[in-house]
Amino acid sequence: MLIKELAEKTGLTPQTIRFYEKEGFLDTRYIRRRENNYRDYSEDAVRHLLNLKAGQAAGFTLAELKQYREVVETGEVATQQQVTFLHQKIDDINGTIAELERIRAHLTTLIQMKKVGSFCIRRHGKCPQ
Amino acid sequence: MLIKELAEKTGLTPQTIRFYEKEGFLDTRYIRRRENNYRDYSEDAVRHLLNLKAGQAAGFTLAELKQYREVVETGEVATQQQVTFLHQKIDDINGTIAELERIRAHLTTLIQMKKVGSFCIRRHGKCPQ
DNA sequence: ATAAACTATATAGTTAGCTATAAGGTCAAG
DNA sequence: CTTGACCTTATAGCTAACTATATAGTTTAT
Repeated sequence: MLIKELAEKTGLTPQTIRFYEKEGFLDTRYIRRRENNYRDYSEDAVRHLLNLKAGQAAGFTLAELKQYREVVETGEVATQQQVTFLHQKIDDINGTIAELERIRAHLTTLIQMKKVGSFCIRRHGKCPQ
Repeated sequence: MLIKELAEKTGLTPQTIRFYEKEGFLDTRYIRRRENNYRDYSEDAVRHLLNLKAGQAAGFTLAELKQYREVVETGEVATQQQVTFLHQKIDDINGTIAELERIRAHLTTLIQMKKVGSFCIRRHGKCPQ
């Protein structure tokens, strides 16, 4: 598929996809060139870029995702260094989840308070928003 | 306390703390000036900056934390807009947690595979790392 | 055959969130 | 009374991750 189709399927812009390519996130499994030099993407490229997006949304930097990708795509954890990296990342993730749960609880409390505090029954006039 | 002490207690640098001040995160509850014009921070400033850090670690931008702070520090959710914002944030948080759990499971699988694959029993010589 | 809608490259600009540097003022210790 | 560790402001620079702009080639439809 051409770049625009991939862009639509992933919710990215063509520029961003080219940017990711320049940064080394798209190898021959995902991209080739047509005779006219247009980029031609495989179906797998969609899933791949969505994974990239998901990883980013989860707080990984592109640099981290690149390291992690080598592990994931080869399906192999080759070195002790990589195992250590994965353990670190799992710890980070646990910390972030805990933090998010704390904040979520806090936000929920705020909303609850608002709800309780905002009941307003009047015979005449209007309630404050 | 002076800026260096606050920096040590929060794990931030003095520059970063001044930067946060410039960005409007430190009002008179947290900072005053001494006669010599040195910044003088309250004890509450420590907790406040740690909250800021936690929020960032949880994926909020400084701009978001500023909005949110108005809500948190006054203890009031004043407008419907703010309630909507909080709901959005809770949804975001849920999405991020789900994503993180997915990734964590994936990383754990990778490590498991490595562990199983790496058992090595030898009478002579040493196992590969 | 020309306009619209794509494609390409190259390069420059933007935003967030710091981080470093310069040039100077304050203060406690020896 | 000076040295060294602080403090001040102002300004500039940095990295990540885009985002925009300029210039030009390709394809499709009318």
